[in-house]
Amino acid sequence: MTVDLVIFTVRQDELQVLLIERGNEPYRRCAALPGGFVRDGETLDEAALRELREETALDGRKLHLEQLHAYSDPERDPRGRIITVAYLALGPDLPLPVAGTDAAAARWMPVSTALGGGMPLAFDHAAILRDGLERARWQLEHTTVAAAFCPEPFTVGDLRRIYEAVWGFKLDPSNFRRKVTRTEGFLEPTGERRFPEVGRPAALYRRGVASLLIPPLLRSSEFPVGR
Amino acid sequence: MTVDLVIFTVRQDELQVLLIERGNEPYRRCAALPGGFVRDGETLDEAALRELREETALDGRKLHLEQLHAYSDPERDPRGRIITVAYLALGPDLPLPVAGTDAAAARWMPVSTALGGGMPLAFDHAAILRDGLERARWQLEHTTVAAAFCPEPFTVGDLRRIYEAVWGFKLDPSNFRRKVTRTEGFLEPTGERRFPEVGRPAALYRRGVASLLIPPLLRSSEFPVGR
DNA sequence: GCAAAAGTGTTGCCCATACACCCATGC
DNA sequence: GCATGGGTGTATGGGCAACACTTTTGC
Repeated sequence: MTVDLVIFTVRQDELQVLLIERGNEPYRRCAALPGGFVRDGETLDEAALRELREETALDGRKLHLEQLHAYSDPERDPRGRIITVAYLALGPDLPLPVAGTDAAAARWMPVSTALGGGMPLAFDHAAILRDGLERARWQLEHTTVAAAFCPEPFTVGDLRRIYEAVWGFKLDPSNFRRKVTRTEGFLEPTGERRFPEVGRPAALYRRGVASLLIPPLLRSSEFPVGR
Repeated sequence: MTVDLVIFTVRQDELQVLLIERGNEPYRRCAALPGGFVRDGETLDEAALRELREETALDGRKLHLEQLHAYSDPERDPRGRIITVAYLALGPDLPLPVAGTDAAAARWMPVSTALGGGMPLAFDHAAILRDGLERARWQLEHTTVAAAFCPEPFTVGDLRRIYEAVWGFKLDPSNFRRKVTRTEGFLEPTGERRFPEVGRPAALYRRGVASLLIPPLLRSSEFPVGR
């Protein structure tokens, strides 16, 4: 019984996933999701938090963490029958992680690259990553977790760039602002402003108390990035 | 490692769940969700299908079956560390199930009764049932699984009564009809009609090929059952 | 005819989109 | 002034709730 982690962040306006290079067989030197065995007396949630800390030196209490799915194909691990429960973690642009015990190296990689096929992932981790991506996109529609990607305080523009990176297309800035500010409890104004290198300063916000978006922020009207 | 099944059906315009009376310790004579241990070489999906067949004599191929969540509290089972993966199954009003090996008896029970607290469920099955109910309600909004509750062929009124039973409130018949008939691929007309004991005959449909509802059939406008 | 359920038409409202436009800043 | 992103106003259109209305049956 193991847990595996799909850890997403947005860096340079791009959705990235944390991958390790495996130090042990099987799939030695192959890219993989961080993860490890569940210990006695641990819940799966606790195991996921521990792996997050051990393998990546990230503080799980500052991240959004949720269970994704259990993967159980008897052939999924050549060592034998290992069932894994995948977790989805979302966090702001984080310091470069340190390599853990089992990992020769850990690094951020654009999701598009990781799924591009140029460098296959160990085990069934490509399928897990795809499921995690779909779940993250869905979560942005229906919950306020997008704010978990933003270091506080943040601007409406910061939040919009999160949506654009995860969904993969541009949004109308004015309509986006209306939607997120209309939703009670999504954004909590700080009263401060941020002065960018160029352009008008933007109001700064913290995460509000709401966790569900009602109504949802639909991604139906997809217009391509280069509109 | 076990699987547990939340099996829903709609009988007498009411959402019901299949419960067994446990024949063995722990929680002997207590109501519980059907389930059992995963065998070597089995995926979790296969184990869920097998338990469905063994404990309830239902044919899983005719049901909607999906993974719900993994429950891992070390204290959840007094026998020791047992992690369970819960599955959600939805089916039309089914023949009364037969008791299986581990079950002294199996019976349908209204979900409201099972969660009412008058008769506590074994282990953490009440929490699993609540999660299953919430998932089923969500699925009706966003997918066409409601049709899985209807024996074919069925009428728009049959389908509406499914929604009313699962969501717990009445829907406007005319607007409901417009929504489900507008959604391409939800209903496939058979050309036949059903003549009820009273009232105008209704057109009969089969399940269409669509599985996602776009746009979703929102349950936002909840007006109480006794409007 | 009457009751009951199926099915259609219509109206008004809300809200999202699209886009024009103004604002505040650095250079 | 100009470029740049932040932020506001607004017209248009589509969808949905509400409900009046018609249709088709059994009795």
